[in-house]
Amino acid sequence: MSDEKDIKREQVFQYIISGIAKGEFRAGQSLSERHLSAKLGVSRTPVREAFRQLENLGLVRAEPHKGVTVSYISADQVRQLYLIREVLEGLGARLMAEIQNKDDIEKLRMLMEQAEDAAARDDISALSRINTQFHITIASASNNPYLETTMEMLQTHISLFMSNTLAQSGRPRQNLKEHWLILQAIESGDSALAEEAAKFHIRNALKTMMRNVLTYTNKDKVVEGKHDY
Amino acid sequence: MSDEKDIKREQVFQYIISGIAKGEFRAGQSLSERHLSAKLGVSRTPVREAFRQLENLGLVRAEPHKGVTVSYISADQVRQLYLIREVLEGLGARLMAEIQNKDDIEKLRMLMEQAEDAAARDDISALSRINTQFHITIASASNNPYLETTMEMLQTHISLFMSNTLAQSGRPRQNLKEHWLILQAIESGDSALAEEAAKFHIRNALKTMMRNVLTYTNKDKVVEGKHDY
DNA sequence: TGAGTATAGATGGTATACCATTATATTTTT
DNA sequence: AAAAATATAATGGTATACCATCTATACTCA
Repeated sequence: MSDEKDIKREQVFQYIISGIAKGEFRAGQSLSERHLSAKLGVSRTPVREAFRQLENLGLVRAEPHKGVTVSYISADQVRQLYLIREVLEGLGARLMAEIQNKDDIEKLRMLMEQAEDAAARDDISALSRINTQFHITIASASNNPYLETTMEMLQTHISLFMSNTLAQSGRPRQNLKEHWLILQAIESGDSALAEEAAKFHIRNALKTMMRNVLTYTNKDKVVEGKHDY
Repeated sequence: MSDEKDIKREQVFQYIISGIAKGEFRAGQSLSERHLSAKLGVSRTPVREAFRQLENLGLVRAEPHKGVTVSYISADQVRQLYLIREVLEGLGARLMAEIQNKDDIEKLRMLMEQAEDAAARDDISALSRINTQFHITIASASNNPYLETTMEMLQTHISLFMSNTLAQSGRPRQNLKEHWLILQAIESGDSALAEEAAKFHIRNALKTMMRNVLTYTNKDKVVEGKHDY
């Protein structure tokens, strides 16, 4: 088992990703190779390689001789991401309905039961985790690695910069309901309905997101000063 | 004007990309950092950074302490890429029909006229170029950078490993016809029709591709030996 | 005083050197 | 002769050193 986790480039990559997720690295902030490498106790080489990966994912912007800065995501960009997510989630659900893999369907159903449990306990954090798993399961069950990768990338963009949509009352219930509809359509083998249910779900998620996004869109508050690392 | 073209990492990246496109670097072949850096007269650092970019695009696979090998794409993978392309091209056409930007629509029309010209001259190479432009224009006109980027990536995967579908008689005519249908729908502002026309077009392109793909799918012939660079 | 300029420090880009791991060739052993 | 063990070479991973460019500060001069 050749675990790639002892590759430093990967460690640095994960560190920065989670730093962005936790809000330690804010949009617009620039990251210094030297300071990061010093802080993490590695050389600049793996840091630079991690930067290239982040750059390709669009999470940071790199200017020659100026370094990288954490990308800023606007409300409109979130909207655009969701437009893509809508058709891709639709495709995923459609494919899963066509494939009819019992194990995958079973997993979805299991997740839904866990979600109902969590909802009964008002365990928002668990709900959020299960929600993520639900979508990952569909992507994976589509048997299309490119779809999986692409959706992962979209999700990274969305989730790294936004607090989760589910983290507000009212939405969790509706969210569950929509998930059940998707699952039902998939189980029945109605691929067209599954696709539409998934698209409907994402459209609604976007609406909720947009209702919140203004709260978090504080472009003005972003400190443009260099190197807070 | 800070052109990024004097950054060596980018030069190396382009060199490898075009090498793969030209068939000089074949699927399964492994690439040596040292030999590439020697051949290009640069150090290993920019080569490694280029590798990371290629890795993120999925064009090469990297194994710790084993280096990178050019990814192999199978007929089935092409099919999966086209499934995604279908919904994304549909989304692009739909958005363009909604936006109704005169300049972009005009550009599409201009391209179609050029295409008719090229078709009359049986200029396959020009047709291929115009065809690419047609799709790029739609992606760009969608006003969704993520869509543009994602479709670019898919196209890279497809075009780098396959000879162009248009390069066979019969298809160019049908291709033109389908493009006209898309343009018509966009001009009329019928976004649903535009989406369907685009999806229909990609489905047909896939069919043609699949008819050819077996000819080029020679997994067995791939030399697995190391470092042909 | 303020605009322009020179200069010093910091930063990113690149090259080179060193180490760990892997692959290959050689030797040894049965 | 075949298989195992060992030595050697090649390769990728990382660290360090050097150079080019940028930024900011201080200084000059109108």
